[in-house]
Amino acid sequence: MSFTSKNLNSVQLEAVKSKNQHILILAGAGSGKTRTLTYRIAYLIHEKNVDPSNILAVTFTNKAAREMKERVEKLAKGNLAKLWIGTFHSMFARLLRMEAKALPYGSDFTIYDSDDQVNAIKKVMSMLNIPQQLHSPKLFQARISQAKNKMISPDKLEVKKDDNFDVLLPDVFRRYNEFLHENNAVDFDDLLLLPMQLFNDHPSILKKYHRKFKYILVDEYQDTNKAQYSLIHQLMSKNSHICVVGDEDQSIYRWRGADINNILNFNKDYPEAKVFRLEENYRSNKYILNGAGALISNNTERLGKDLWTNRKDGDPIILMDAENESDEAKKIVENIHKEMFSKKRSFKDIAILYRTNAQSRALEDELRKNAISYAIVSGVKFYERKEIKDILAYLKVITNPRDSVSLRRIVNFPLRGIGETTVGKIEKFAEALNISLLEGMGKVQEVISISSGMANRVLEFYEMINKYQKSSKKISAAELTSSLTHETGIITHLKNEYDQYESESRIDNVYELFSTIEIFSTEREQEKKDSSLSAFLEDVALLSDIDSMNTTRNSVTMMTLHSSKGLEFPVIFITGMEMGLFPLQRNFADNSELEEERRLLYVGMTRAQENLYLSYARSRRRFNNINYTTPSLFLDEIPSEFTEERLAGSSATGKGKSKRHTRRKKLLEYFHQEDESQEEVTSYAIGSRVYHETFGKGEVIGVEGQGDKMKISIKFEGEVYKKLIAQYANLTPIEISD
DNA sequence: CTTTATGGTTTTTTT
DNA sequence: AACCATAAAG
Repeated sequence: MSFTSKNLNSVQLEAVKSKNQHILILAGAGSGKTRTLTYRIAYLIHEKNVDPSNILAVTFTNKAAREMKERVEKLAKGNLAKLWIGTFHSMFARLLRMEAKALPYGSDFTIYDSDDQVNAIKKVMSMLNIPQQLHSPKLFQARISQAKNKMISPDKLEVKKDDNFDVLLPDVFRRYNEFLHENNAVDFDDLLLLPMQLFNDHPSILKKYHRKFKYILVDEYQDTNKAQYSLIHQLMSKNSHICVVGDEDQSIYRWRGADINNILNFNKDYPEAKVFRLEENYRSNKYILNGAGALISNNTERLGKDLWTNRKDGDPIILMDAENESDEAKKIVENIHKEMFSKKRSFKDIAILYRTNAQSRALEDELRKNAISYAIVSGVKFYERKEIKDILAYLKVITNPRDSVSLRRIVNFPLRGIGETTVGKIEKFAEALNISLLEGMGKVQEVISISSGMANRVLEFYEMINKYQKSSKKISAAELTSSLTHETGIITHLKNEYDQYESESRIDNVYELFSTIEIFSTEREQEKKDSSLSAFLEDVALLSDIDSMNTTRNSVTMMTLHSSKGLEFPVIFITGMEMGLFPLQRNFADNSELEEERRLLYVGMTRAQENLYLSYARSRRRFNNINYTTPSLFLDEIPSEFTEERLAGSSATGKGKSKRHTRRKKLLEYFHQEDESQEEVTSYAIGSRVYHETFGKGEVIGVEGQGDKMKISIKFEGEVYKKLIAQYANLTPIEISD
């Protein structure tokens, strides 16, 4: 049998077999938490005869869900088609489509990605006459998403009355929601909020799911936000069982609304819950584990735990310095070679992690030069490439004719002579008739101000969309996409628009999309699941970076520290260990944010099994200028007994150098400089008046950022809005009496 | 009205 | 690389 001490340690086994209704598993990095969760699901099905359809298991990524499902299948040997396992977003998107009748949305609603969301905001801003130069649409999008994560409605937003942005926010928020509704579209956050609304409005539906989900299991519970927390809470009935797994030290998504209190207060929600602690680490060697442990002990917002390992010593953590980012890349390549020759490792054993995606560039160049095969976990993501997004926009319009954001994207792509002005006219017309933009295009001949020549072009486009809407019910999704791409001239466009090399690569991407759709539909058909175009679009919208990671190719993996959560590799390189980069500049000031950065490094370090390298560069090019850097304060927090320094200055490799003190000093200097630079800059009060050489007199209506990054929004005379960088703008304050 | 060329700006992390 | 604003040409 699988459920014995052969496969699990005693605590794991106890947790797997626990009869308690509510279970909290506090599990350190590498302690086998996913394994425990997987075995528990299998145990429930195989030993306790729980029907898979009564289980809801929520994971953090689709990849994790896929792997967990495969493992449960092997252990439980049952038919798991009815097991609900997936991410919050994909599970509840599925639920929403099933219950669409009770919703004010059609079942073919579109899920807007962040790009679509920003476009929607832009539209809303123009409707409300808010110039984009005044406030960035992205900022509205971020703030609205934050509010939704915290379940704050537009009316309940806390706004600063003297801040122009804050004053506008509730209106933008409200109109944005209305806009989504008109477009039969939802954003990521709605996928969590709408089910709650649905359950509130239809108690019978909630009852149905209360009966259905007798067992709820949640992985990575420390990274759930308020909406996710409440949703799970709502789904729990008196008789249902909940089992959550998490580690407060690995909470790295607080900026996205994750609330660490969800896990810290689990016992308050379920006082009779049984708590299991998994503290034996099976992944990393002693140096790595203890180094990471020492680092994280600097955090105050934690429960605290002692991870231990039975493993032999192994190699210490290697600290490396470099001249600049390309030197850093070179040293990493050197060490990759060393790892391969002396330890017989292959590319796939190695991962390089960084704080920001932009850092991958220098590394890529060097790896390519050395013919090291590498795979980036979504730098420029496949589904975010222009050629792919354009085709997806066609598909979105075909499945959801009310989606005006996608419609606007494709109406003049490839160019067919239908410009902004014409679309604007049709839009006004459609609004007056209370019909969708696409329907308006069908009646374009009724718009007086549009010439018949123009109207014909619009009609031709409209007819084409119409044709594909009809044929979407007959031909396969892949066929439709291929025929559409050729008929619209997208392929020809790609051939002509770019140089040969780029054309080829873009066209390759398009063909890859065709085959992805093909594979998707055949797989779904085999599983007797929804293989429609809208199912495909949903799948794509909810894909996470890590989901598309290719594990079959033998290559070095490169990704952000965030993406690395839940993974493990024999060899890990963590790059850019510099003040301002890791931790990031903007996360210095606030201690909680600094602690989150520290947790992020902790997550990165604990991905390593055998060898861990931490590197920093003395100078680094960022935003096209060279910055001289100071090593990260986190390096100071890893005791030298766990590290070995390979510094360019010092000869060879010595253990536990006494450079610590100077480094600490440097650090203090750094902070000191920071403080000073912030004090020196004049502050600009909102409402105060200033004078600018070119633009004349104006009123300050917004300030963002600090120090040399401070940007000032100003309303100059004659309704001219500008956003200027304080440092360069050379503004002169004017007395108010003026 | 629409298209095209040009230059500036943008990035922290992501479902 | 993608997206904007702007200006000038068709």
